[in-house]
Amino acid sequence: MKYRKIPDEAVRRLPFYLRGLLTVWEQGRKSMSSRDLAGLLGFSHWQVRKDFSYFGSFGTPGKGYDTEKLIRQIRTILKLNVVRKAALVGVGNLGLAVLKYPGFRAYGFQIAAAFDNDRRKIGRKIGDITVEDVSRLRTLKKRGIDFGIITVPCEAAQRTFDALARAGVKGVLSFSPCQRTGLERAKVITIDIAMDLVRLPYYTPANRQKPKSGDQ
Amino acid sequence: MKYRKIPDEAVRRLPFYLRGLLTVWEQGRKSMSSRDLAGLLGFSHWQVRKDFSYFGSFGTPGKGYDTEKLIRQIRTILKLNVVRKAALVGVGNLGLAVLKYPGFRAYGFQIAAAFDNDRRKIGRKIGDITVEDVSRLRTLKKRGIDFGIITVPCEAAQRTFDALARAGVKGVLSFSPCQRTGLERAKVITIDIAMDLVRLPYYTPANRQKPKSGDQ
DNA sequence: TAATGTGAAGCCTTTCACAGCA
DNA sequence: TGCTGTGAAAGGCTTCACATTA
Repeated sequence: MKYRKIPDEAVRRLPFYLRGLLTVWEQGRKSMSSRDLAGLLGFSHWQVRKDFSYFGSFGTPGKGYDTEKLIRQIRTILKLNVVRKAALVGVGNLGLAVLKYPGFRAYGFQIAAAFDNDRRKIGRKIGDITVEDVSRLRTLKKRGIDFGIITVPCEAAQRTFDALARAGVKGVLSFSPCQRTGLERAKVITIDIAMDLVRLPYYTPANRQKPKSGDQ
Repeated sequence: MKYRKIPDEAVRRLPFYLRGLLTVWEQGRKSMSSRDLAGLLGFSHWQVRKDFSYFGSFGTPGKGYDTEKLIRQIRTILKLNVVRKAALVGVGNLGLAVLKYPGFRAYGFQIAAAFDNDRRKIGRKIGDITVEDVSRLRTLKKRGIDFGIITVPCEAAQRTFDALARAGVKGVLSFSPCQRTGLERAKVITIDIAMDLVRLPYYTPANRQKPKSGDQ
């Protein structure tokens, strides 16, 4: 493997490979070819191999990939080999949905704390998490929480973002289109439900381009 | 303007332009240059102009764009010039969050119905929508509902997707990574919260590439 | 003069073809 | 033989420079 700039798109696909591998690994499958993995996820087999090749050589020619080993390797690349902790801010419907989402653990991610500024919500228990006052966000660093999830209404987004920035988080997943950063030290990924919904009609028959089903 | 294949990425940005324009329009601003719009959204001004150029020539050299006219034009491109109706399936926390999300209306989108298979939820009113049994999904077409939103748990995703397909929807926004299509006639956009959260650690200082804040 | 619209260059990503290894 | 890993070709998107227009 030679050094080369790693495409952002390849990084974006790694969690999908991880998901596919975890699924077949749970079914007891010991090894897997790039074809199998591609088929499972709807990618092409050369795409799979190319993506891995950016990070190293993980497979055995003629045989394929060792499921468990590849899982470990992708975990290492994504820095998920130690459990990562995230704090969620905004315990509304969306916040609750994320808190109760069962899927993070398998990836080595743990939502370790939840915050709100509503007196009625503070103290409430969701699973084994107790909702805290947002003022306690400053304790994140010392609790080993490096990531934030923003599920607050629009008005509160910027101030939440600033608070997370001050708390020293390294990355933020935001469901709000209403923050305009201000902090360049953390990676911010924004999910904007409205923006995605709203472009569906464009792909309606008359002028649709390629309705490739497995789009992001 | 000459014909050229329209980049999917350009289409993906159109709703953002629309959002920016709606904001300044509400503030009473009559016109706007590509520089202003770019600054507002964190894009580059040539990107803005290039994106519009795929669809036509909407501006006035030396002056800029007429806010209201451009809003109408983007709406037309995105086929949002008539109100589009969507049905939501799965009235859990996530479903409720989407149902109560106030932002769709401004884009010409309306969530017009909600479905669940839980007896206790059927009949419940959320805003002016009454939750219906999933068996009634078949009525979508005749009610003029062309889009579906899937907010059901993983196990139910594929069957929900199939039901929406049978109901003849043209597009689906899915929050579930667990459906494997089967219908090629509808555009499917999938939002996978876990996949996005899980790649945050990768961008942590040691090997981060470019922590451009305004990433998707 | 000030801003648009666009060909062309440059860069990034995907696809392909195949050498090489187990 | 079967599958990996990768250079090279092809394709797609962004950036740039500038001719053009009000």
